[in-house]
Amino acid sequence: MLSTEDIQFYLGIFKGLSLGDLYELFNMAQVKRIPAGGIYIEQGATSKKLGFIRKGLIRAYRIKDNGDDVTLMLRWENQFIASHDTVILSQPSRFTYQALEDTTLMEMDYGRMENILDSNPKLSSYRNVILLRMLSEALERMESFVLLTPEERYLQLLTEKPNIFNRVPNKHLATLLGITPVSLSRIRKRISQTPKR
Amino acid sequence: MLSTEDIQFYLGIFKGLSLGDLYELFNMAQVKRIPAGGIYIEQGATSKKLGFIRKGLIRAYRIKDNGDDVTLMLRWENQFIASHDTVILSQPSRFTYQALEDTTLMEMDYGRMENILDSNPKLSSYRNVILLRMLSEALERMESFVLLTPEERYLQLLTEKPNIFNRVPNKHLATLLGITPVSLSRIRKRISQTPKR
DNA sequence: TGCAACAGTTAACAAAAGATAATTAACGTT
DNA sequence: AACGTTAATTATCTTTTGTTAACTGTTGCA
Repeated sequence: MLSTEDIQFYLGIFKGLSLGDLYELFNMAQVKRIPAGGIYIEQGATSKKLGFIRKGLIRAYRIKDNGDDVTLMLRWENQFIASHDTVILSQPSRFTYQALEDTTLMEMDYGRMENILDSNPKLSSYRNVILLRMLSEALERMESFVLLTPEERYLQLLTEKPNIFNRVPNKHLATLLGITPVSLSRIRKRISQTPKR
Repeated sequence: MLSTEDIQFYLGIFKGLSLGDLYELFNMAQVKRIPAGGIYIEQGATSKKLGFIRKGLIRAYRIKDNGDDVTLMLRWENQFIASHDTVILSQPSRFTYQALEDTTLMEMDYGRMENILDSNPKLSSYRNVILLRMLSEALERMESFVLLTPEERYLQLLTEKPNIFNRVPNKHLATLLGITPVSLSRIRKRISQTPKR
């Protein structure tokens, strides 16, 4: 399931965990493959799944009343993914989680996981690190909506995560930025026309 | 420092904590008073303060390049407040934290606090609850920017936190919603003109 | 090869928001 | 009671975005 290179790699990712901790973590996980376009978590689902993406890319989206879908979040390699509705709020997921590429992930049951976390101080302090990182990301994204214009948000995304532009259609990036695909297209044109002074 | 009614009250707020836990928490705290308009944390500050607001209201803001200030967050009674730059990212605070009312808070040093948390499982699991709640709030706010129009965000704030409209000037609420005060004024007019059918 | 499906761009118009400035209103202070 | 300060509203104009629909380009598949 895990090659020796994998193990080296993940010891680097999960800083501070021992080999035993790592096994404990991955032992309660099952490998799951989702083809491009496939669904990982359905809207309305209630099971508390926690996934760790080994390869691929997943987007969370929601269909608005007027029919168009809005992307809320993107997750890719070596990131955890879960419906925060089910895991944090214990309510049916308001969003659908869809793979945009062929995706391989390690899936765990969050309920079972919590017990294991509570009995292993290193794992539970690692959970804290992850939580803080997620909180920090969410706050930063929040700030970008308050402090930046759509155009500035686009430029920020372009410089901070240039790689995702090769992996995700612009229309999804547009709604992620809080604007329509048409508007993103105009922003791109505007920028390309402005000589770089 | 804490009256018996206070103790009853806080045992309710900090669910799951014993009287001893509560004392341990409040014992490392100092009471701090900030007059309306006063500053709690300066922009650029690096000390890892964690405050628990007993009375009053604090806003985090930032002055943009063009000179106007933007409110990022509001916190009031029985909420924790901290600069996430200093506490999570160990970097100078990009924001200023200002009391909008005469405010009383319990101030703790986060570094010292972490040690105590680590040695008390109930406190540390309580920290987790708080972190999850904060993460959930941040995600929900993020979602509101992606899924709702400014007008819908205003109405959401109005129904979910009606009380803050009596405590915070509209201009701060406007920037909190990601719009200008002028625009908020227009939204309010638009709504008042629409018959409530 | 041809065609269906879909992403991206462009166009045209309506609606909303930003910027700036003037006006009104509320409040506290002298 | 008059004044100064500040928040909120209103007006005017510019810019941007939303909406809808047409058009272009690419890709994969029959």
